[in-house]
Amino acid sequence: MSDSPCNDPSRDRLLLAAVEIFAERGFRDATVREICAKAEVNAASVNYYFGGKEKLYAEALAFALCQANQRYPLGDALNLGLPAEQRLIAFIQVFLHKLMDNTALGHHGKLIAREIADPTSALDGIINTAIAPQFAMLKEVIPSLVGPGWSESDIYRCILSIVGQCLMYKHSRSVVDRICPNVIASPDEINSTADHIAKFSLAALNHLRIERTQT
Amino acid sequence: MSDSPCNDPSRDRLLLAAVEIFAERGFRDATVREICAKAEVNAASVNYYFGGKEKLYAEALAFALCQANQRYPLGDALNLGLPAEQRLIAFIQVFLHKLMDNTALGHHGKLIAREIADPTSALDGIINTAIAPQFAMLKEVIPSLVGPGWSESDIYRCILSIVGQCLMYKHSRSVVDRICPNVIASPDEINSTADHIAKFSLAALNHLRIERTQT
DNA sequence: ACATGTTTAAAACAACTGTTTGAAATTAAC
DNA sequence: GTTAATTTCAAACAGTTGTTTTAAACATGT
Repeated sequence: MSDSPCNDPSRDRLLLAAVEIFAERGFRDATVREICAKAEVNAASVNYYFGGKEKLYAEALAFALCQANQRYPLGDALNLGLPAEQRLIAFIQVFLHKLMDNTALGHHGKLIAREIADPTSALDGIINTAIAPQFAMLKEVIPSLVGPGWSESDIYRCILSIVGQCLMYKHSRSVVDRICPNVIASPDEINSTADHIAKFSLAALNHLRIERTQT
Repeated sequence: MSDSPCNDPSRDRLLLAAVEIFAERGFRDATVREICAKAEVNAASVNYYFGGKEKLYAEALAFALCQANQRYPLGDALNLGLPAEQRLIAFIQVFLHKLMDNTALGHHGKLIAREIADPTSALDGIINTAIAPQFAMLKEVIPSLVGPGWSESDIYRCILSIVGQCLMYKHSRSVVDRICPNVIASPDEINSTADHIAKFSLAALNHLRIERTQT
């Protein structure tokens, strides 16, 4: 249902407006009146179509997530036939570009960032659907790059080091925009940033492998 | 004024309660009534002592920041007499431990994370006071590690890669707690995480230097 | 055309929220 | 002890908010 708009123009407009306003303002600050004004429907529509503000939020979140994953599929990162290094590079490219998407779709990232920062009951679903698969993929890939003999916690630390670099540009966007906006100022710069993260990460992982081999 | 409590018990209790409730709930969701209940003062006190909710927020933020920096001074990271590598390690240690502080002081990090995610007029002040000095310090240190010839943007990307790794454990704490809580489950694990981030980052920077030297 | 179901709308409702008000209580100064 | 200043309080205020209510308007089916 929430993965594609049904033939219901009012409901659709409401859902799209909700994604945007919830992303901008968060759940609490977003008002039903503002969302309805943006969607050009009456305030009663929220209860009519979604049963209330909370359910609207849950559906907006699920919808945004689904749209984002369709536009930015993991693709090569999931291809077992490719070397681990290429899979990691592919992941970083997709992930960062998804985070940096500033079209209407970009609201999804803000919505998820808010959910992560202030979890509602929806977070567990998001983790299962969107985040755990990424971690699982990275958990396949990282041992191939860093070599055997690392604890599970160390593998996770490597994963978090990579993911954390990408999320920096989304979660702390306000800081990046004030201190060094050039690093993500254009598509070329975003590509350079993705390249940098890939290089930085591969270098680190490679070094950890060598270091472990020598001990 | 806001860097140390004045001799005014009601005002102090109010400020401390505000730090906590604003950290937990954010500005909008935190109510004056809840803060005053926690502080055991009357709701009119907010206007009496601080002139209103917004000013209370601004002072709570400034106070929390000041307290955090006093407890976690940059110390060795600022010591020009130490090698760059050691300075970077010191920075990562201090920064991560500050972020992972789960005493009452830990509210500061949540407050700042919220401000970064949803900037108010206070953000610029915070950047000047707390974030820009860190970036300036790292901007001194990184070129010594990565070698000459890198663009300013590349230096910033390195800085963001390091800071982003640390912030992962704070900004995405809800995810870490659900997927791999062990990595920061105890003081020892936090130390291991700080060591990991330092190793990961130094390895990457070292590799970038070698790579640039060979081209 | 009529009956039924769905959608839309405006108004009302009940609760919440930061702020103000006026006065009592407390403290400080002489 | 008296006066003045400060602090605290409960109630009121004005605005906001999600939800409900009721009925009109619209769409569908026969």
